[in-house]
Amino acid sequence: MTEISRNAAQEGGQPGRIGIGLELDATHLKILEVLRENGRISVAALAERVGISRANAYTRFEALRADGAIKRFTAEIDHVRTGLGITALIFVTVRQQMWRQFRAQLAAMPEVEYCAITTGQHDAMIQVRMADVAAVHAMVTERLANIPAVKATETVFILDEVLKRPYVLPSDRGPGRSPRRPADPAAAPGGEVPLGKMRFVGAAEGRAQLQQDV
Amino acid sequence: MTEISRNAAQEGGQPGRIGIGLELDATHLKILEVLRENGRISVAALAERVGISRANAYTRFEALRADGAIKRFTAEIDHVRTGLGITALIFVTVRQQMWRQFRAQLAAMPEVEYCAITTGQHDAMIQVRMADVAAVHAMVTERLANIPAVKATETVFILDEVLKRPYVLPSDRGPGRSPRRPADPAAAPGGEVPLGKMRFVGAAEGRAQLQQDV
DNA sequence: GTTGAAATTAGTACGAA
DNA sequence: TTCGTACTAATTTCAAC
Repeated sequence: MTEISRNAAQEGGQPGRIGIGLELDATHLKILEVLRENGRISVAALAERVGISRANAYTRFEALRADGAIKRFTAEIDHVRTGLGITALIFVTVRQQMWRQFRAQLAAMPEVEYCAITTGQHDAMIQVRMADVAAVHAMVTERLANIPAVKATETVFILDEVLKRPYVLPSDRGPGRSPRRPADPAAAPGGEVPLGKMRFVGAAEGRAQLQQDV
Repeated sequence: MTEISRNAAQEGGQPGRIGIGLELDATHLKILEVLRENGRISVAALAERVGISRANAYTRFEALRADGAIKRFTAEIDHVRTGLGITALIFVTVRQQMWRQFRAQLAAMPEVEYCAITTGQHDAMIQVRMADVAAVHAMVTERLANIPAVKATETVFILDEVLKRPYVLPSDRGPGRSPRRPADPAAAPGGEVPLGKMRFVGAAEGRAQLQQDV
């Protein structure tokens, strides 16, 4: 199993869940489009905006939820108002064989909003929201650096969040484009993935650990 | 105005909006905590979970919305289900004096889920969701590279999203800690921001442009 | 998959503490 | 401010088509 295919499989939810539960049609995508802008809309109003009956809307809404296509509903807040107006990205190099510990420590850090394992120069990217710059510094030097699994960190501040969409959909690129296909079929002639043309940054030492540890 | 203070001011919403509209108390934060997990909860159920009356819950709920502390409600979806299971980060170096154009072009890219201006080696970070690796390649080489404002890019793939919280709150770190204060007051003795101790990556050439262009 | 009517629940307005 | 209650409007459910 390659790293990327593994990612695709486990992002779905429970381990072992491989099959595609629900085949999403254009109506499902339209529902997701509306829900993206207004997650609290009533199902009745949703039905009207999508152009289907209420009963149909209830059925599909429930199906999307039950299938896991919709994970949950949430709010979007203004972090300045809540006093956490400073956002930082922390790129982390993780020590070999310590991925499990690294993940466990992350769960105990409520100030972390997002963490992703990445290819490239670093192993993971963490996004944190803090009250001020000093708090970011304290977090990196006192909490992150004390984790044995963390070998090195590199901190970058976010000056402005230009764009923040709740999620993107295949239908965003225009109607009629089928999912699970590249935007431009000519980009990968013969079905070959043009990884060689992609510009990767140099891999960190011990990259192969991913296949055994993650 | 420094870069960071500028960020804090404009993240709030409309330009010129500086003052703190609503002073959030513990009850407001508790409401945001519940809404983070279940954005579709009824105000009646919200009132019960927070421990206040329905009328009070309606008042506070509406205040949070009107004030802008709650920007909007949305859903969280499974990108694999929608056929966009590949996530990539693209670090962009932007040409001087072309920030405005760069921002304009971004708005016309629906596949971009997130874009932030950052300090450090690069100028911006873009997160995209795609059907496959080839589509990411096509997007970077055919669409991003064609923007004159884009001087260089560096692409990194996300292998796994370990953590994804809708948002973090000051109350997450435990009750009794007041907002707008560093986690550890001893971290910045005398109120001095310890920027000198923070490990920054080398700044890209033309960094000063930010103050005039952004 | 759709429509319509019943039951339930949500949202509003008001006076009192 | 916050609470409790009564009133109005809307939503969800369930039935038949």
